[in-house]
Order: sequence, then structure tokens, then C-alpha cells
Amino acid sequence: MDSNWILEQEKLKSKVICYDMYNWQHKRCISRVGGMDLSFIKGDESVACAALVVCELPDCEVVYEDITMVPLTISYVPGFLGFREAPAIVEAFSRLRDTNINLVPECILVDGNGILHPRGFGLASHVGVLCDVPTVGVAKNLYQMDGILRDDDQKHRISLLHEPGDHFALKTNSGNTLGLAVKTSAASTKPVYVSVGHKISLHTAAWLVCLCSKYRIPEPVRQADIRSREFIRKNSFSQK
DNA sequence: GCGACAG
DNA sequence: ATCTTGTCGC
Repeated sequence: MDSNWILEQEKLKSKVICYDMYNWQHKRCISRVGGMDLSFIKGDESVACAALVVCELPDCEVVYEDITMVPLTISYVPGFLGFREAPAIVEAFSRLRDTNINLVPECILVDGNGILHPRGFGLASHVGVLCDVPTVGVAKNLYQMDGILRDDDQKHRISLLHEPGDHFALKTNSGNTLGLAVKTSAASTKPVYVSVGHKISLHTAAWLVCLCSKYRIPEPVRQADIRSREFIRKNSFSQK
């Protein structure tokens, strides 16, 4: 079952575009940024709450939200997160396109990695290709691979990050830059790991993440996280 | 065999 | 991911 997933990732990965398809950064014309996240229930592996929110710049005011309970068919397997979480987001994005095309965001921030992934195809790229929308991967923890390690050198470079916007490249042994460790808020010690999802350059991706960050986690993703958790709590799905 | 392992 | 409250500090 794993080999089929690898073939599927390789097939979809060939469609990934790692450069800007629009000139938002130069013209400063981004108006809406999406964010997605899934929350789970402690003792229930069968369902999860998926959230897709749309924030409007420059203040990241939430102008749209789609919070839904979704069935889970696949368990979490490191390296294959897309197969577990992408379907719910693809459906939510499809609903948004069908019902509120005027609120469709220019880009979606995804919690998880883009091409900063063992096979270059993380959740953010998965969502980007399936929805054919620009995406950025924003991971809270580093997925170690190819010489990109949480070693002392890594810790040292993190300690050198001071101002929001400070960052350093995450390079493989062969010298390829797969992502950036970015300090997004003055208060946080931990950086966020940004990588290209689809149809955006790494530089623009980091710029956008910083543009949307009031706290460590960029607002669109943070709001999706808050709202999906709250939905589970209010509906007492936890007492199962 | 042992350790690693986004969410 | 989730289990979990308050608390120390800017």
C-alpha cells in the first residue's frame, strides 16, 4: 500500500511549480490568504474536524470559514500526511469555489510541509496540486532529512534569529535549499519551517508568511486551528 | 536490530 | 495530533 502512495506522490510531484505564477509580491496586490488545519479527538480515530478559513489583508480579518467533521480512513503515516488530510481540504476548497468565488484566496497556507519532504511532496504541495492553487507549507516542527538536522549547528543558527523576518536556509547535503527556518514573531524562540507548496517561490512564500504573522503561527493557519478545536469542544465530540 | 518520524 | 492549569515575566 506504501508503494502505491509513493507512485502517486511522484506522479503529482511532477506537476508542482516552484516559482511565482503571479506578481503579488512586487505589486503588493494580495488581498486574501487561506489557512487550513485539522483537529482530532483523543480516543476517536474515525473522524476529525477540518477547517478552511480565508483572511483578508492587511489585518487578516477572517472573512470566510468552513468547519466540517470529516471521516478518517487513513491513519497518520509520516511522509504520507497528504493522503490523510488533503481530501477534506480539497472538498472544502471546492465548496468555496462553488459558493463564494469572490472570496477565493490567492494563496493557502497549509500546516505541514511543501517540498521540504523526503520525496519533495508534502501536504502543502499535495493540496496545491489537487486544488490547482498556490500554497505554502508552514510546519511547526522540522522534518529531518538529507542533511537537514536538528543538531547543534541548527540550534545555534536558531539562536541567531532575532527580529521577525530573520531566517536561514534549510539545505540538503547536495546544496539544494528546500525551505527556510523563519522567525515570525518577536516573542517566539522557535522558528516556523516554510517551504514552497505550489505556484509560489520560496522568497515570496516567506514574505507572505511574515505578512500574515501576529504570533508565531501565521494568522490564517492559527485561526483554522482555533476554530476546528473549538468546534470539537463545543459539540462534545470528545466524550466518545 | 535501532532510531526517526510534518500532523 | 492529543493528554493539561497555572504561572512567571515582558
